[in-house]
Amino acid sequence: MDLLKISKALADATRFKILKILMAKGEISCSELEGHFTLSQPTISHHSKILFDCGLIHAKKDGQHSLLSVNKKLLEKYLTSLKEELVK
Amino acid sequence: MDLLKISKALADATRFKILKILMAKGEISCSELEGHFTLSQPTISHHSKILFDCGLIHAKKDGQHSLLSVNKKLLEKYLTSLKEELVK
DNA sequence: TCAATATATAGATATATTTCAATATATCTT
DNA sequence: AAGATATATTGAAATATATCTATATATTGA
Repeated sequence: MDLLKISKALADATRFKILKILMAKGEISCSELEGHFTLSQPTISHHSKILFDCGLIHAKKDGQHSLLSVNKKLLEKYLTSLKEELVK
Repeated sequence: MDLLKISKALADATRFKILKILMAKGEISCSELEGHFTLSQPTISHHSKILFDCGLIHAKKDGQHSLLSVNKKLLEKYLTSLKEELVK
């Protein structure tokens, strides 16, 4: 787990919102995700990729769709590690 | 507390290291802090300012020195809020 | 096979960030 | 008062990031 990479991924309003939406909705397609933003499709794709690259989201191919969801295990691990690194 | 601003402040290797040093040492001057880096004095001053501006560090004037320390209350609050916003 | 839909990638532009050298300001010491 | 030390600010350069349009790729359905 790359703590810094995950921190950078989270330090952006759009990506933070993506995570929150995914946490609330469970598993949704890219197009459904795009519906929550006024940003363009490539921009949402770009941000999703950054979240995927640091491991924070899963992507499951389902036909022409990609179903995105949060990697809750890693998210928990990140929150725990952040606390351990800084506070303990 | 500005969650995004704090997240951005933490999402940098130098600033993360500054926080860790301050957590370990308690209260130290800027010059002592600089000793832990190969970066220039203005660069460390710049990063310290970003941490100060989001509230994560205190700065107490002591003669010609500025004594820096972590705002542990806010750091704890941040870690709690981050978890609440994302996980709950 | 062809058109439509979903997602990804490329390339360009605008903005933000990191860094340093130079300089300013404040305080201490002699 | 003058020199030394500590910190902050300015201005510039290099790099990174966010965003868009245009286009590519993949999949579905008629």
